[in-house]
Amino acid sequence: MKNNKPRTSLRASRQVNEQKILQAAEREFEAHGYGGARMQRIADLAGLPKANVHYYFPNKQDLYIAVLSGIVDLWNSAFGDIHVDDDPAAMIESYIRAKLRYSQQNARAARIFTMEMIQGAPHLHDYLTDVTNKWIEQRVAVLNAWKEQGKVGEIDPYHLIFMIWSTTQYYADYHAQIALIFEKSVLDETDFEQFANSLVDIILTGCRINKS
Amino acid sequence: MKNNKPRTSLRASRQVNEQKILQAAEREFEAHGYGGARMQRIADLAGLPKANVHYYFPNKQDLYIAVLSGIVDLWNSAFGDIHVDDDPAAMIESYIRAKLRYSQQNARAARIFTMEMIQGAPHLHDYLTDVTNKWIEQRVAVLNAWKEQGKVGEIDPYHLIFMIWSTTQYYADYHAQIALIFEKSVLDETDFEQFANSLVDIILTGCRINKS
DNA sequence: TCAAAACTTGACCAAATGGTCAGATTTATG
DNA sequence: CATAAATCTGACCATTTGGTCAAGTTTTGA
Repeated sequence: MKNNKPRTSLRASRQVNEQKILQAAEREFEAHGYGGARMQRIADLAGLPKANVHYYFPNKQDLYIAVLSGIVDLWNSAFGDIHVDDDPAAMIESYIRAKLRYSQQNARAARIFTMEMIQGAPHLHDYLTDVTNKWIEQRVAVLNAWKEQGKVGEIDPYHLIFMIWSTTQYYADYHAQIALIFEKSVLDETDFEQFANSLVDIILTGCRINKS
Repeated sequence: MKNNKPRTSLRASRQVNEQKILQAAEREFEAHGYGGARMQRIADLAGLPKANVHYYFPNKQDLYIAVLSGIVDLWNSAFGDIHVDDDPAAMIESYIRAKLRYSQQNARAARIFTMEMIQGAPHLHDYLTDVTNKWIEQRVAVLNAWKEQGKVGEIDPYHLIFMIWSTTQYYADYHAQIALIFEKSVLDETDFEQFANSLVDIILTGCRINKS
């Protein structure tokens, strides 16, 4: 077929192929879920023989976990911390926008993550307890501090966070429905800009934030 | 159980078995998605031989569509209309509460619906265009009328609806994560009461509704 | 009472699926 | 250049899967 490539080092080839496979797998898992994904289709999508896929990822579960890990790592590194002395309005707004941008740019990953959660996170149950809990406790502490300082209204920090997660996630998960409603085949940057504006507006107002 | 059945009519038996199968299928599709669902497991869950399942539902796709139809029908019949002369605050509040209650009581259905949407609604694409669009246009019209009458603030009706859908759906889809965060194995009525209160508070405030 | 219709089910089956493997080829390295 | 290590791949396989079927049993309705 195409391999006129005398210059590829073994290591480079490994990295390229693993990447091809992971991308193909992401598409396949997104479209069919773990159980419905087919190794043969992943191989075809990646443009490699199935046996070659198994050379890099011994079995389906290993491949799926590799995809999930990538998603979770990306997620964990994507959003910065917040601190008590930050400006609430600015921080909440920037978090909403960052999270929504993430939902747009990593929509596939976001969707796979939701499917995994729906099924009770069978493949990352213990991993989540640790990371998510620490993440959320830190934000809740800051939000509570803001509340005590009268910088934000009497809102429940957990539910505020859930609200941000759910709304931003929604634009990735329900993209088919939303595109249908807006009579578009794809949602672009501009659409997401609109969504972000609406979300920021309603949520900031809803939190009764005293702008400093 | 109830069927000490020398007296079961054929029709009654049909209804009972179809129901058993549909319930089992709902669990199976929820836990494994369409592609990962196994007819044998559905049969076992329903307590029937697999061949008997195929007697009522000739193939997997028919069974899946039957489950989905049930979900969509339920969804369509679950929430009443709204009218221009209704009280905005009361209507939005009652819709949020109704939708959240639905997410709790029909959590399995809600999750299957999300999975179907994530995958681009391959099994109900045309069905959705019609029903959802009509549903949403009606609400958007009313919300816009309210806006013009100054009863609600300058919010985008579509995004308000998406916000309600996403947040209420979240408590069904991400139940595993939420239960983990709250260190509970199941979320009960009381939890949902709390969620509802928070949602209603933030959203009504966020919409700057002038209470009449 | 009895034949037709509806229902039940164990035994099967063809196709698909995840995964293996041995041998070939390519790349690295002393 | 030679040998080892890494990569590639067609052919293959055991198992699983959705689905069928023919032979039964039960219910219906006249």
